[in-house]
Amino acid sequence: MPSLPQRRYLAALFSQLSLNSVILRGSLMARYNPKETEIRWQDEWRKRGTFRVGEDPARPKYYVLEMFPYPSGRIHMGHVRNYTMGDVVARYKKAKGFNVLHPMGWDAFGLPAENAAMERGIHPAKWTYENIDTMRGQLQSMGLSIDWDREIATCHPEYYRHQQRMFIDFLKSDLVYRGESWVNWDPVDHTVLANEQVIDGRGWRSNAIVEKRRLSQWFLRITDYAQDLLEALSALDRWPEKVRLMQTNWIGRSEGARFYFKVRGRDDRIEVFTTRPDTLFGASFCALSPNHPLAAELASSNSDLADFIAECGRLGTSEEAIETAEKLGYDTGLKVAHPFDPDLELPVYVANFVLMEYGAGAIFGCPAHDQRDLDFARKYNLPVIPVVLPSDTDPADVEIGDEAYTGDGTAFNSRFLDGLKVAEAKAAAIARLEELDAGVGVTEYRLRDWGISRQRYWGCPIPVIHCEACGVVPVPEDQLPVLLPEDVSFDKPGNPLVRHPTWKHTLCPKCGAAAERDTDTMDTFVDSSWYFARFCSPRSERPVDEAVDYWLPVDQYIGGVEHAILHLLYARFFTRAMEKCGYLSVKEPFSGLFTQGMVCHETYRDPNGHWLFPEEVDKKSDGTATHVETGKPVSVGRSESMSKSKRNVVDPETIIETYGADTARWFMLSDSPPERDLEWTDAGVDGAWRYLNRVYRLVTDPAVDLAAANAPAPAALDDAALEVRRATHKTIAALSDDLEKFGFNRGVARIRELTNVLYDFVGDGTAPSDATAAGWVLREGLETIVQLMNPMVPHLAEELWRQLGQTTLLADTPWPEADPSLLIDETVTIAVQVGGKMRGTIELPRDGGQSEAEAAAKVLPQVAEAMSGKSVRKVIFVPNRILNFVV
RNA sequence: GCCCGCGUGGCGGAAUUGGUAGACGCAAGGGACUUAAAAUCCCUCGGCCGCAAGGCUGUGCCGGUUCGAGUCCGGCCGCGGGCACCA
Repeated sequence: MPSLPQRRYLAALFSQLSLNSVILRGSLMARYNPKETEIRWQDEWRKRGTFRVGEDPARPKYYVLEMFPYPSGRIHMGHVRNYTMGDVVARYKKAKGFNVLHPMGWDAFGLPAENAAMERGIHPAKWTYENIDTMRGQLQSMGLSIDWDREIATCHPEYYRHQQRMFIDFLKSDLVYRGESWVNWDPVDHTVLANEQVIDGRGWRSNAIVEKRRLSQWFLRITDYAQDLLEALSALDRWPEKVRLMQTNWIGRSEGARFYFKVRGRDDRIEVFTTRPDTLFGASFCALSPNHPLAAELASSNSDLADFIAECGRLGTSEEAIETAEKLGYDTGLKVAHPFDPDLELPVYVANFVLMEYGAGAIFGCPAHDQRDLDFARKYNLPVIPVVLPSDTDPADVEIGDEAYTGDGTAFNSRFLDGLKVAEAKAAAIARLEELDAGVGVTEYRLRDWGISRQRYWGCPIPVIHCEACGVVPVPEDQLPVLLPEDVSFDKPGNPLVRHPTWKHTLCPKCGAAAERDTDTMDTFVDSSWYFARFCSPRSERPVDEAVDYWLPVDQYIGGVEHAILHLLYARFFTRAMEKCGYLSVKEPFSGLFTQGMVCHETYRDPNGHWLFPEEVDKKSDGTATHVETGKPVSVGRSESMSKSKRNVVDPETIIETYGADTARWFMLSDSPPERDLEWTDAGVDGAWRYLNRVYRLVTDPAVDLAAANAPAPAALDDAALEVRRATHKTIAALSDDLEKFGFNRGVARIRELTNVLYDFVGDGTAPSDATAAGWVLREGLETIVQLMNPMVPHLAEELWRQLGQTTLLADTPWPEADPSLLIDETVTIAVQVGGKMRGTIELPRDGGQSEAEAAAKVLPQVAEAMSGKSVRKVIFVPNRILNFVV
């Protein structure tokens, strides 16, 4: 039994055969053969170097970039969607006269290669490069307008050697530092994860519950740029609002104060951070993070406290734990003095809800105006003192129950702050803290520095040497690159670089003594933080050269919203770091960003609950489904993002084999708006295929003889022909606008509409009154359709352009221009309302007056009837749009 | 919990940003061509009433602004996404 795609393929084959009989019957009608055509045009573009580009100061540049793929083995539908959209933009901009850079490369370092090595004994390099070869071939079969001469792979020494050089520059510019810190340790992958790579307490890749460990790490000072990264967001007006908001929240700026509590009976003080210094007179306790140094000190002589701290650590960071965790504290017995009045004393707790990583690792609690603090105070019977009075409330009526008051108001119970609004009180409290030398106003950020050390093999080696005498020594430039050793084994967990017999042993560049290389490699997010710059001069001896000044920034970046924070924020930071070191003269890498939706498909399960591939399922027209082999019923589940685990995947290669790349591309762009999820359906693909053939037939076998190619326009056109011309030019104008705005689905609909207009024009079997005019406008319409669809279905368009007798390459042909005089109709249809209700329409010359319109409208029977017996109070007239009699 | 976004036919979605709701397509039904099929072409297709002309109703629900609301405002309901003991 053939699978569904196989059957579809056989059906296609069968119709190819039946085309012979059509020819035998004498018809000229041939059938579009995408397989032969697509390869032919791809060869032609390649031979001519159509998409090879260089800097050309005479022309405006346009840099189109889709997020480069990880070479996992095969392309998936998400890639097809992503690269189709990018290709539409690239081809459109090229036709509009831009010098378009549209490159492709591979995000080629990373864990899956090492997993493959462990599971199947293939070397990561071999695995990766083989995958790249496969996927390059698949992408090329899509007919993308890519300059393949610029291809790069981040795992290639010719790429990562530049990254190492920049790392050393960053080190010299104090953009990198070595820090010892608590890290998220992934016990499955045996590696450290950045905070943002920990999702719900689990590793983003392994899904293992993350442990806390203390390690020496390399950090990039992204926090130095927190304010700049935040402020610059507002200028990124061609980014989705959603992404800018997510980055804003991620950076997490908050203004407040850092100040000190003096500890009774000790010399030291406890530093705390607050955003609400105005509520200081409502303080009823001080709380330390379980990881706070003072907590550790106290625990060393207090086993109960040590147990409590251990308990907090065991809680972990998993979502369930946090969700259900009660706010717990341990009273240390210490007391601190209130900064504004030493006579006021607060107890010091260690509390499970205080984070060491944020602020000062300690807080003061004001239960009346913070929900967490209130929960805590109720549990440990601490005082609740309201100090913010909501407006229009009597102080006597203020009562805090189970809900803290976090709104605006006026300070009270707060001595010198009384009567001030919250914002004023904050400023006054900070002023007093500074006056007393007890604290200072500060701005804190949620953003943490970026730890980039990874205990992995398949990544960019960190080019430093650890010498016992000299400490950390950068690898001298003439010794770069630090190459990955090829003879490594993956039979044990852990980093092969550590246990390699010779690789790490070297000599200190400073003192010449025996020393060891850093065995860590860089986070792969570093690789993807500058690849867009490397594409400008991919073979340069330097990381980047002058070409970046021509090409950067990327004018249109396209990718999945899942990279809204990590990749995009890192790349923005890295661009700034490169700018600081003199590599670039821009600070923002991507001036335009588009985030596309995912590709979804229905899910199928057999009676045992096992997931089934779409080709294993036979769908009936009534919506039910059965298993192809067993005939057993199959339950059809909701459409979800395509994933291997749920088996609801369709292989792009099968689709391209069966229907051709153009059909896949056309379907990708139809129906669903690009930012939304797309539902992949067999019927939809069939629809796309049918449409492309419809256009093919209209061009290759028109019912009216076409005018000669490039023939001048006839002196006069009859009404029908003129209407077709108008439709043609309106489509040009509208489609250009659609493409500028990523309205691909609207664009597809418009092209189809114009096709319908042309079919109606020639398809009714009656000979046109003026065959010359008809042949001319039909050619203009067809050429327009072919040109407009070129960015979307370039092979078919190129083929039909040739069949229309054109000798230029469509890929090199300028975008058609709409004639403005044809965009405006001579007559307009005006809606007529009576009392706001539609009663009919009238046809009037464009820009006609109100009196004519009223006269024409009153004649309409429905209008007359609706108005009978009523007096007109007012008439609303919007020229060319609407006429409304208010009765 | 907080912050965003979205609710339009059986389905995916249009609607020049306040001016004829349902473009374009998918699915479905009917018909033509054919020995038959495939392919293709034509017609119907939000709901209710009506033989028809036509009428009423309709963009998640309730209310408001307006001559006029899918579009603006307020309040609900539902779905999706992001963030989360961030002091």
